[in-house]
Amino acid sequence: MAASRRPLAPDEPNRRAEIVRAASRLFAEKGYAGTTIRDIARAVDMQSGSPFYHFKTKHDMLLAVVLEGMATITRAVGAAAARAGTPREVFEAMLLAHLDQLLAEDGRHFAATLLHESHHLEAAARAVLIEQKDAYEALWQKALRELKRSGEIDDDSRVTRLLLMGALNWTVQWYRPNGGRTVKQIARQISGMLLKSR
Amino acid sequence: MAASRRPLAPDEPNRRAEIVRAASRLFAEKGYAGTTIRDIARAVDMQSGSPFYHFKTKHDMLLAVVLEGMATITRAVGAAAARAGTPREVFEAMLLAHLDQLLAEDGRHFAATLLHESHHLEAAARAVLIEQKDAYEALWQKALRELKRSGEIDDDSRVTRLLLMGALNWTVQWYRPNGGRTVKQIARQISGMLLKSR
DNA sequence: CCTACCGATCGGTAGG
DNA sequence: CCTACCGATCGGTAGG
Repeated sequence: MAASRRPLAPDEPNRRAEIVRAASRLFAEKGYAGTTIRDIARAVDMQSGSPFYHFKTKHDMLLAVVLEGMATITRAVGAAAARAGTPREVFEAMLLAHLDQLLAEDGRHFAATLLHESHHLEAAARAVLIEQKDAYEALWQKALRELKRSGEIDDDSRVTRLLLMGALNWTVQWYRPNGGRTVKQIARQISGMLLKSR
Repeated sequence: MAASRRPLAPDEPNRRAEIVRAASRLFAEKGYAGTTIRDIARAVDMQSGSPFYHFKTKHDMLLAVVLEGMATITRAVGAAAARAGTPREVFEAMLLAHLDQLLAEDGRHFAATLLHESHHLEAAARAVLIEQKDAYEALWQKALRELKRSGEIDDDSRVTRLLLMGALNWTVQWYRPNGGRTVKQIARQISGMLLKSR
């Protein structure tokens, strides 16, 4: 099914954002190397050379997707981390925010690209990403520290954080909307598994 | 650095196995689509067309890697699941076996390809793999059932199993040998996180 | 942003 | 398993 051929609007803004969005979906579905510029162009109803009017290289498109994914999830989880409440309430809000970004219709292709295609970035771009990732993970390390202080976990080490990230990020592989469980139920189940008291 | 040019041994067996091994490493490092037949040929010191003497298509190479990865981990974890002991002892042996296959020098490229590149398989091949994966996951579901019966976990549902698999499989992303923790320590930490009593 | 194109590279094959 | 090659496709560009 071809995309609907809408009238060309030469000065239409946000064509760049459309490209990034389409690229996120294609990178998530077929991988970075498995996606061609022509795939992306077709998805936004352009000719094959035209995406290069907006991006110098294919790598730059990947970087744009990955940085937008990182920024979005950091904003959402950061807001949850900053809200008032007990360590447990804050933690559960963070779980929900993280899973929402990973699994909801809007952001899931950005997240999947971030999780699975980042290794295709060149060294310089990867360094930028790692900086952002460290800042993001610091939010979680702090939340774990608070949970330990309030006695709801025994171990707030780096390995605990990584195991938690694994349980969370792996949901991308198996979660299907309309699959029985809501995102909220999964968040609750994780906190139930991890935290001691009730 | 070119691979050492050893004398050609035309009737040497196991060239096929060498190809599978090299492919597993390259698929793990650069992805399926990012790896060329020429990369694989070079890695085993062949000419670019020669891998096709052993495999009909590139997809067949991927399938061989993925099935070998699946068979190996199933054998290792199956052996652990069949050993004598309390549910907890059995579970911990399974954790160790799974992590060993994922992280040890031998199998980790097979495992990484299995986890991250399987979606490049065609439908028929994917169906074969899914069958094997279901059998593998049944081992874990049974172990969780036993743990619930002995009162060491509250919830032995499918979601618990998937969250556990996530924590385990995500280690591929961050574990580095000589990185401070041994595989055994990580296995213990997971069981400590998940199980109630001590 | 399109047209028209380039050099490079890709998976795969015929014939030996 | 090598030699020699094919058609298709790729990322990217010049010029408008």
